[in-house]
Amino acid sequence: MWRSLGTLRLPEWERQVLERWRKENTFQRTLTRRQKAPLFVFYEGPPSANGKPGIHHVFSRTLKDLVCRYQTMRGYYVPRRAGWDTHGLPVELSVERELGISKADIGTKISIAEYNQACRAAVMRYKAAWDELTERMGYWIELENPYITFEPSYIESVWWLLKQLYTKGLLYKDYTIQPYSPAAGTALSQHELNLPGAYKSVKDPSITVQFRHKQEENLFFLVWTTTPWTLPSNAALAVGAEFFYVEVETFQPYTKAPIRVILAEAALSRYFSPEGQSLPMSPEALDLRTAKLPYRILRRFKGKALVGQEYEPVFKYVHPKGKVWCVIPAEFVKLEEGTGIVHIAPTFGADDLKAAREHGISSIVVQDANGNPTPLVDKEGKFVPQVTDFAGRFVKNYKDDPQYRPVDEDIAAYLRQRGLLFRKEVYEHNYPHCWRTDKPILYYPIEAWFIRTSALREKLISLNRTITWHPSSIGEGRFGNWLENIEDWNLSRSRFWGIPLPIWRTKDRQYERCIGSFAELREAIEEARKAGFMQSNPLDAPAFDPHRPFIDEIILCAPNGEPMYREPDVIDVWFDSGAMPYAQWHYPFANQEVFTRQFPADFIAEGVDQTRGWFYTLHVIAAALFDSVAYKRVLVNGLVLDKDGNKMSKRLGNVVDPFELIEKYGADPTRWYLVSNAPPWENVRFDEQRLAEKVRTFFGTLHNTYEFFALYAQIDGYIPKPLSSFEEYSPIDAWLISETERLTAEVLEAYENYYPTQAARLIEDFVIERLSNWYVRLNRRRFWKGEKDEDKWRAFTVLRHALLRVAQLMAPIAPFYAEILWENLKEKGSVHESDFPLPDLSLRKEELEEAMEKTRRLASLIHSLRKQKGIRVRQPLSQVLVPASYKKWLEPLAHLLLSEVNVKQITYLDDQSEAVIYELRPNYRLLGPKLGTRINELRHHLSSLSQESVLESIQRGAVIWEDKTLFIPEEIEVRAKALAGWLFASETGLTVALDTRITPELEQEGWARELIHHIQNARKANGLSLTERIHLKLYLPHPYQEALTPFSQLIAQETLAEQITWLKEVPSEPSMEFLDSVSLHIEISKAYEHV
RNA sequence: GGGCCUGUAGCUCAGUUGGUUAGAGCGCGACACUGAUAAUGUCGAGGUCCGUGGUUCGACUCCACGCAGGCCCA
Repeated sequence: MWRSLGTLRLPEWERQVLERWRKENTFQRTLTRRQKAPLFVFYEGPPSANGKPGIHHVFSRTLKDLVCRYQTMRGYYVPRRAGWDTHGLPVELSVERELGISKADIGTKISIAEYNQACRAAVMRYKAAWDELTERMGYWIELENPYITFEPSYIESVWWLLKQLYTKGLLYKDYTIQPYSPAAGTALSQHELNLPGAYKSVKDPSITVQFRHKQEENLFFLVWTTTPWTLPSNAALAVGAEFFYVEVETFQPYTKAPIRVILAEAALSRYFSPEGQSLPMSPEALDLRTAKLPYRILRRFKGKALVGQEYEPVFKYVHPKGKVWCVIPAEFVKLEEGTGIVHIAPTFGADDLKAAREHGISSIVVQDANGNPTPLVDKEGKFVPQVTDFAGRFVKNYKDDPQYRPVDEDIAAYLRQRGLLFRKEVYEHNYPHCWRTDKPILYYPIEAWFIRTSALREKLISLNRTITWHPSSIGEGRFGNWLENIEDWNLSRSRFWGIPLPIWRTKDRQYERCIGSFAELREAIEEARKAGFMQSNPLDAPAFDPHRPFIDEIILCAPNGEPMYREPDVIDVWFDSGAMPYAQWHYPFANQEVFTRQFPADFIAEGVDQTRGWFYTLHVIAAALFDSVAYKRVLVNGLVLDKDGNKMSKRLGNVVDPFELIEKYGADPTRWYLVSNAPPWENVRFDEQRLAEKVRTFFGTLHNTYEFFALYAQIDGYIPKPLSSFEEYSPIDAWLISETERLTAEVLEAYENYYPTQAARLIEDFVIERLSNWYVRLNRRRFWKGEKDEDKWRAFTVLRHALLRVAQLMAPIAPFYAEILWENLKEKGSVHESDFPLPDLSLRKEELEEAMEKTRRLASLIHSLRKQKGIRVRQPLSQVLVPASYKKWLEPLAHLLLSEVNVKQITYLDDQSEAVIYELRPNYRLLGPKLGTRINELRHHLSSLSQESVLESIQRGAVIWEDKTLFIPEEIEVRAKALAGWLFASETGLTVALDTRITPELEQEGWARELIHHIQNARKANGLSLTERIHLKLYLPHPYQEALTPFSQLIAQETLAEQITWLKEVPSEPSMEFLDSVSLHIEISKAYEHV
């Protein structure tokens, strides 16, 4: 009935469990069983199947799985639907790499349709590997009917969401400054800027320019820039409001005219050497070669004094209508370089644009041919005609023109001529280059569609406060701060493989239409057909694909009869996944009730890198359109690093293959290791050695315990019984039962707090320390002794109960081995179908738990005493001595202690006994605040008391110290620290002595034990089974044989000997060593079986 | 540059509202046990608790400033 499974072979057993789950449809059954139960809503963050899954996926999926399994066991219905994220740059890049093309080739070498087809094919390339990992690691999620972000129904829902945003005025078009490659004619992503080699060291002219103060005669702001070509676009100057600035009297270095300039005090030494201050204030003293300018500081003031002052621009090609050419404060102004006054060109710098917008500064733009505003540099990288002096000149050498003259140099010369150049240098710095053309990028205004998230700030913040974050610091810190400083969400991507923006516009931008459903689009196309813009209606086709390029071919009709063309962008993929609560159900076009029931989620879990990703996009969409959170609780997990704390990367070759790992060690140890090692939100340093260790220490011990149970349960034909079958349990049984309940309570609490690490550690501690190392070890004899009495069955019952409980408690984290235990311990169904156990307080015996804890420590102390004296455990000793006060708790457990340490009796030393040396120590917690510094005097006083006065104080129940009465045991603690006259050991509050005198009787008994030990070894060596009975022939020399004869009955009983014959003569057979130097002869033969 | 996390034994980590001798496991060394035996126990070595300063009778713990590593964002 009970079977031994042999040594631990988890990978093999797990595959059997998977087979059983598959056959019995276990996952479905756990769902069906809870169908009517309260709902616990979980959202799966869709992974991209474009790459192979890694170990970090095992980590986050373990966390998701264990919470879902736990909640299911707790009685909730937890539907779990898988999903796939399919769009986005990584897919595009992998396709481009494979086809050997670049973005520029799309539309020429390859059509958009072909390109997108390739993306569609590539995106699910590793789906099989993902599905396999999902199943093999035991992640229970419904894979059959996943949501997929490229499906038309999904896209339609996204369109609907976008239209809602549009209608609410939250979707708008504007420009933003982005890295742009004029040579390639395309914007670059952050990712492309991070490609190796993108940043190159280049030498640019860096010039310091004088901006003439508008009101004050002959006063200039000194401004430093490394991009002279942006000077025509200058719209403002920025200063640090709290920095100190100085006004300095000096000479124009080139014209030698007397001038006054303003710059940051901290920048002074960069422009003026100290001697300049003592040079005579005359142009003759000026020496350009030594860079020594005579100067005098006229005044010193804070940057904020400059704010609002106006100046003359150095170029005046454009006369903007709005506010322009004045000083503004900005946070990003630094003193480490330049003059502390920063040139602001809102059309060519992201910071510049932001600062300009904050202070109502207009951008310097002109009208293009269509009458639309455009910056002073066109998309090819050359100045527009309005910049008369430099019209048509490329700002960098984008055309590889051998005759190219750097326009920056000409601008510098032009300024010098006009007496506005203060200094010119060469500046070497790292500047990003286009990875395709190797040309420097420009930061350039690019039109884009935005979601006005900044308008939602307050709502986002207040809703975030209702979300439970694990750890809370991410919700308050990383995520909370991000929301505080929220900027509008740039939704546009100038790419191909993504959800197309459903917005159509006329060429002149007069009319604009956002489409929110396929039906609406169909109708709009019908109108366009009437207007003659469309021949047919693509939505009538059976398999309408809303992707590019097909969507681009759709032309709609504006109210004025003009054609409308689709805005060519696709949307940020993060919107795709953030739309998942709605789009996975094709809401609102279908499944309205399902959506309503399953929104928002009770729980999500992903990596910390999703803070600004999925966590954010879910939050924004839900807040903007549903005035709700998208999730009530989120468990954040850290990264998986290699064992030295480095990020795993293919380049470093330190990537761990989860499949190999699971094949080698099993899914359970992998999951257990990841969960138990450190709290989820901390980075895990993945070390295979530790994982191997986890198999040995935890799973090995647990399995051995099971094997131990199975071995004897099988021999005795134990029939499972519930705990309640027995009226009473001995202290050791009651203790294990109580500890089992304690464990249950603590593990439950840990899971409830979403702290599975704690749960795993508690279970480990219980299994290793309490169950295996204490209960089983102390009770071994009960399991293998001959009689099948009630005591034995109680032991089986208690042990099985504890193992079953462990199976349930560990099931969320280690679903496979839990199932194996459950099955082999003969429980019905699957452990995952069982209800999570709740602690039964009536079974808790806290005093007993505490007493047992102390007893274990006493045993340890006694072992250490034996060790000190070199007395082996087989040698019985007569007594241990402890203070009488221990009797109360130790008495019921005395026999356990005695047999564990092989001692005959416990002697309780009376409190009055001279033997017990007590120590008095102040209760710091109580007395500390009362006595202050004087507590140290008290401490000295107490330790200097004679043993006599200590005993006196104990009897009195108080210590008199100076004029104070301090009560025992509240204010003064008493500890027995020594037992005079004995070999003793003590440790925080526990003390024990050992009588190490060995009488001849004890010695002989020791010999008997020694002999039994050798016979047992011989039995084993002879391959005898546990129950086989034997005949023994023994020979030992004088005086051992005589001394041991009286123990024959004991020896026979312990070794299952029917008969013992003591030989008179030394047998010829080989002997073995007994007690180091004595030879022993053992002869074993089988007796007739009569069990 | 900003935000968040982490820093305790060779390694992985605990360490309660601050309480005076800072713990565990692994690893290492020694010893023991022996019908759970590829298991188990005991002992030992191993610590500037990242640093500096502060608060306090008392700081691994609280505060400030740094240092180092990681992640995210500029």
